[in-house]
Amino acid sequence: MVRLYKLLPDGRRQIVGFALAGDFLGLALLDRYGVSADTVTDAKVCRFDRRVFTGYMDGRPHLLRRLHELTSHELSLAQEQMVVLGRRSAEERLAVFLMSLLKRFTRLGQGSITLPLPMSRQDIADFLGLTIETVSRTFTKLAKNRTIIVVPDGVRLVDRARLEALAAG
Amino acid sequence: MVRLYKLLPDGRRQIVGFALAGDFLGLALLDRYGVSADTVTDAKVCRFDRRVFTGYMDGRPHLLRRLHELTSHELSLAQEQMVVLGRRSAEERLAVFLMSLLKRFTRLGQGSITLPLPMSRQDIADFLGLTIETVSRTFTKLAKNRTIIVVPDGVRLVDRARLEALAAG
DNA sequence: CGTGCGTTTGAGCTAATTCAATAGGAGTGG
DNA sequence: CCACTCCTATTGAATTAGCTCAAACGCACG
Repeated sequence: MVRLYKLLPDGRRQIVGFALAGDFLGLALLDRYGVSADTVTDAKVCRFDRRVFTGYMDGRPHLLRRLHELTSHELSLAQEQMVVLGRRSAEERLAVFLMSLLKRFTRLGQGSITLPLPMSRQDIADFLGLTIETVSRTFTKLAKNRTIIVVPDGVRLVDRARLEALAAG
Repeated sequence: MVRLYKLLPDGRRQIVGFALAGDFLGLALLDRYGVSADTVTDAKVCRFDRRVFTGYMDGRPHLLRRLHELTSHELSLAQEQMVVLGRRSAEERLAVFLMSLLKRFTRLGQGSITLPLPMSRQDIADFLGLTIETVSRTFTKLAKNRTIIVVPDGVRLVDRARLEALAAG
């Protein structure tokens, strides 16, 4: 797993996404793409030289179309995250986060009772626009609810319906 | 000017962007693109049938490349806005908003002493993840600072350096 | 000259933050 | 195997930025 983030000069960090196996990073092909990345877990990364890559795509319009699809999808996710960051409560943010991670893992065939959370609380906080303490308290609250069970490096989604409802807003 | 937004079931709204003259809407070409739009000021809009448009692009890879560029740029803006929504104070949000609008108007050759703000305070609030009252108070604060002067339907950016500094974080 | 709507201002509240202390492992060395 | 350290996470207490509710303002329009 890879975290993608942007930093402000004073050190504030916003994680703009987590990349899982098979995800394409740096979709934009912009001259300067202002997002940093580092690994959360060990990861195999395949790097392309931009010139070579764009050269390769010339004459292969289907590839470019695919790249555009991926970028569009990413844009759509980013806009969804804008709603999360701009308009949702801490509890809702966490619910959205857990459900969307669950869906992504499930798509990768890694669906399981326990949702792995390899990233730190700080990472989650920086993704959701919260502090580490608020993330921790919100986990505790959901656990007291019997909505989730917090386990080492993950959570069990006990009451998925309740999480869905929270995530729906 | 057009506002682009997403709604939650309970009516909370997040404006994901404002489109100005020449901007391309619905870049994604996804089956369902979950963003609504309406006009802030009168606007001429050119609509393309998606089938026709994608058909037209086949065999014109430069067009697709251009579309991808635009989408990438939009993604980049969305990620920047995620930083704004996730990590910045009300004052910083407003500064970023004003400076980026200024730059866009300037690019369109509409640079002027007064920055027009045709959208309502509610629109600004829903774009910046704030309430209308906080937006209003922050305008007042910047005005007392002599950073801006609030005028009908706009602001004069008196101390642009200070705004830049705020926007830089 | 009202009436209506968007904006500003005021006062009090609260969700989330900040600051501080404690707890829980994982890894290390005796 | 235990003691110790380090680091992350949790919990607690106090603070605050921004929100909510409410009132006043100001202007366009009939």
